[in-house]
Amino acid sequence: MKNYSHQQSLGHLTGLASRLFNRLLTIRFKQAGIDMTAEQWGVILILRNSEPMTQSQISELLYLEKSSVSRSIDGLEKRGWVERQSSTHDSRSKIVMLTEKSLGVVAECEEIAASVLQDAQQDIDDQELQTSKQHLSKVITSLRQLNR
Amino acid sequence: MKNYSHQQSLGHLTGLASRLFNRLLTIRFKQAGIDMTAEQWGVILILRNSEPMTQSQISELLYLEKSSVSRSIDGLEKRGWVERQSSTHDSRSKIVMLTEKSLGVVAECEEIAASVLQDAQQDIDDQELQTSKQHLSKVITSLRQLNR
DNA sequence: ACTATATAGTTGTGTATACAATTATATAGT
DNA sequence: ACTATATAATTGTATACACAACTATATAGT
Repeated sequence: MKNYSHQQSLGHLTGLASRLFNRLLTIRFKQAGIDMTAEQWGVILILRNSEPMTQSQISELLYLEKSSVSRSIDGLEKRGWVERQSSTHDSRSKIVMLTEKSLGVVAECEEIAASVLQDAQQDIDDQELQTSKQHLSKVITSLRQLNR
Repeated sequence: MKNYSHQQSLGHLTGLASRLFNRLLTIRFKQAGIDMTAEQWGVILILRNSEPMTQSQISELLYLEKSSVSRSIDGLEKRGWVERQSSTHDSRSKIVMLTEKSLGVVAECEEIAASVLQDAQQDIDDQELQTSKQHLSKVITSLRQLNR
């Protein structure tokens, strides 16, 4: 019987790691009484680190389809984490901005997210981790090219 | 304005890489006239490298919920890639096995999957790639512990 | 100004996934 | 043997994502 080489493939490893990261983060948010998913947190964080922006801009930053962003914002709005506002410059665009409610929890969310990363990366040398992340970035760059 | 540190986090990198891997693989299968998704390929491959097995066993190997496997097998069965057979030893279990149809394409699928990996990893030194994969495995091990 | 094209967002549909509840069957404790 | 518990799979419900089709609005070319 062959070894399950697929289990060692980068495609499989990234997929599994990603699922586990998202699951743990979502669970810890829930434990803290914060009804927010890992993916939603990704949106919140770019808004927090920047200014309110349009859904298209979010699409580009997270490399998501505009339809995916649209539904993601639906969920965030439903939970009261963001608001949509029509742009005055371009009435097609909608500006997404954080609410008071989300501004009140971002700091705590950042701590939780940091704890997940730290727990996950605990056994890896810091310098080597940087290298591995650079490799992943290279892979992402290649795949983005290939996907065009 | 802060740098988008989230964009550099391992959680984000693995998620993006995983999506891109799956998308490219699914596209290449389609281009080859093979109606199979990247995720379905994961199931096919473990069956090909082993023997027919129950859904529970597939669950364990891919670290997926049994319900996810159940629906995944639905899709594979609908496309004619696998068959379910009731186990004679335990009538609760269902044995999943490859069909003639899928046996006829696995070799081609393996080539396609290998091409995706090669294209994605082209810019990375082989030795360093192994190290990075080991790091990802360590992260997965930690996350699996934490998710319990 | 008019028309063609491009862009922003939404909606329909399908796959992938998780979690909870349910059904059916097997096993363990007595 | 009987009951309690564990296990295998399915189904309901929800989020995440992609692709295609669509609507509305903006922009470019003439």
